[in-house]
Amino acid sequence: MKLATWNINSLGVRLPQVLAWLDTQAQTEPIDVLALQELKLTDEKFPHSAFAEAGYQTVAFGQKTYNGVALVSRLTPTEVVRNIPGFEDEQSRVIAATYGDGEDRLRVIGAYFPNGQAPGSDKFAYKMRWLTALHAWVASELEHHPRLVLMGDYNITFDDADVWDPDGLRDTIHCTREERAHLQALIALGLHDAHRLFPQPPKTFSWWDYRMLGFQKNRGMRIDHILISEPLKPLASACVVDRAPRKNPQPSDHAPVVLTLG
DNA sequence: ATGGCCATCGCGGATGGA
Repeated sequence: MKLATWNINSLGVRLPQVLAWLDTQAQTEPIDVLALQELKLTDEKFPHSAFAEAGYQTVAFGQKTYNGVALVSRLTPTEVVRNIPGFEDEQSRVIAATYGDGEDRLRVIGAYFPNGQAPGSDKFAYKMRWLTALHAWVASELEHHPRLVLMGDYNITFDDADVWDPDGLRDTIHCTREERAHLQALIALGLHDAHRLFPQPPKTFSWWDYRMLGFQKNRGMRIDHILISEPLKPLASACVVDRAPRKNPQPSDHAPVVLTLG
């Protein structure tokens, strides 16, 4: 079983790349659930039929111009939740679904964490409120769904190893103590960073700035994560960043992260 | 060289991303 997350920075622009990538993956083992972020389109414009023709079901939670998340899957999604229950939010950032049933069912939460702009800004304060609400909700989700995956664009690095220039970027957005404390609070719920369960090449990142030849110089950050609950940990067999789509013409600035279970 | 890109909306240039 393969799960993946990818911020595609406009599905309107990148739909052909997403379909091509799913095809490429299927040549070895198909992706079972793909979480997408930054759709940048409304639900009326979501290309359900294009995914259906490729053999995937979809649930989407979009909005005009900004944000927007979706889950693309081979199995039928149930118990679909959009955004964090009880947390008033005009921005579409979270979609959750259950796949399978009984004890083997898998709960998947796809999320586009707020950027936060800069410490001290209003957007940073929103990011902190959002993270607090997410933590409480994920805690309750874990009570009902022992097999849980929380994946998406977190817009937070775990530590210096996730940053191309940790000294130059110290305490800047994605790298502050406050953001990292929230990320560790999620880990403290009993989740594991799938990436760190395996040996990884040094300077493995998931996002590179479009400017400054960021990708070519590997000036990036690891801000896209797949967190898995305790019962899933023994099933995890690989977690990789697939840099290939970042080399496409007109690429997203993010690369997909892929987790293999079993 | 302390800025360089890209998408959206909409038709110039602001806003947001990270």
